[in-house]
Amino acid sequence: MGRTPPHPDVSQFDLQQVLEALVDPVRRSIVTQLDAAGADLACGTFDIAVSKSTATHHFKVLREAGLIRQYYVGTSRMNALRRAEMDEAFPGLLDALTRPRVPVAP
Amino acid sequence: MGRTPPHPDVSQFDLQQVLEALVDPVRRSIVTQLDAAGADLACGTFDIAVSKSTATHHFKVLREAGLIRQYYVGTSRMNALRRAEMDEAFPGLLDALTRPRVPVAP
DNA sequence: ATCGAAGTTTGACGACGGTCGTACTTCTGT
DNA sequence: ACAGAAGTACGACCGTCGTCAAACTTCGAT
Repeated sequence: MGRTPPHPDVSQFDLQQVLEALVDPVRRSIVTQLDAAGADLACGTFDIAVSKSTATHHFKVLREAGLIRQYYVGTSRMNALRRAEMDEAFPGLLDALTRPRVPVAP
Repeated sequence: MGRTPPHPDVSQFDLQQVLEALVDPVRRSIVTQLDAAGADLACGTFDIAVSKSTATHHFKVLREAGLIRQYYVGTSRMNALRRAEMDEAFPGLLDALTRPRVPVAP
């Protein structure tokens, strides 16, 4: 199977594409889990309630938007959050989306 | 016609809803134009390439997400960006989305 | 009182995106 | 060599969303 899938360069990151990737709750959850873990995670280790084929689809969307980098380790596909590159392209965006909601004072 | 449409309170702002509002290019353009103007603008003064009925729909989505506040002045409906409240609920989000894309060094 | 300007409402249409099941591929371990 | 684990690819289905036109409402100006 595809050894290494195509990854966009930082200069090719597109805000519209990134937002379309992040607007889906499942995908945003993947990003959040990656961010919280602070480490690369295999596709199968995520806590998401969708089938494997759907999961594959979501990871592909995230990868093509530049949010994650994927590489194989055995039969497992590892996923790494491209934090630094996203911060370079869209400063503050990931921070704003991964930060837990601050309760508003009454 | 509806005197004053319903506006959500800051405590009711929902990230999912805000993202769904901002993912549409036309709506994000409206927010960007409001931010750049630094003033309230009537619906008709925006530079958007859609019909009036579609525009009405977009303004409604933005209002219900809490991104804008709407009020009538004569027959014109004015739109105000709820900057401070959005910043309180989701710090850095609007900044990240209204800031023009920083060119990446080669 | 009438007309036009500015939006709203409703209904319809079409495209896109999330979902799944099934079949397939690749690698690991035995 | 084989079986199983981990994903991927391919269709198909279906709901949602953006879009528009047409009819209507409200307000201001003439």
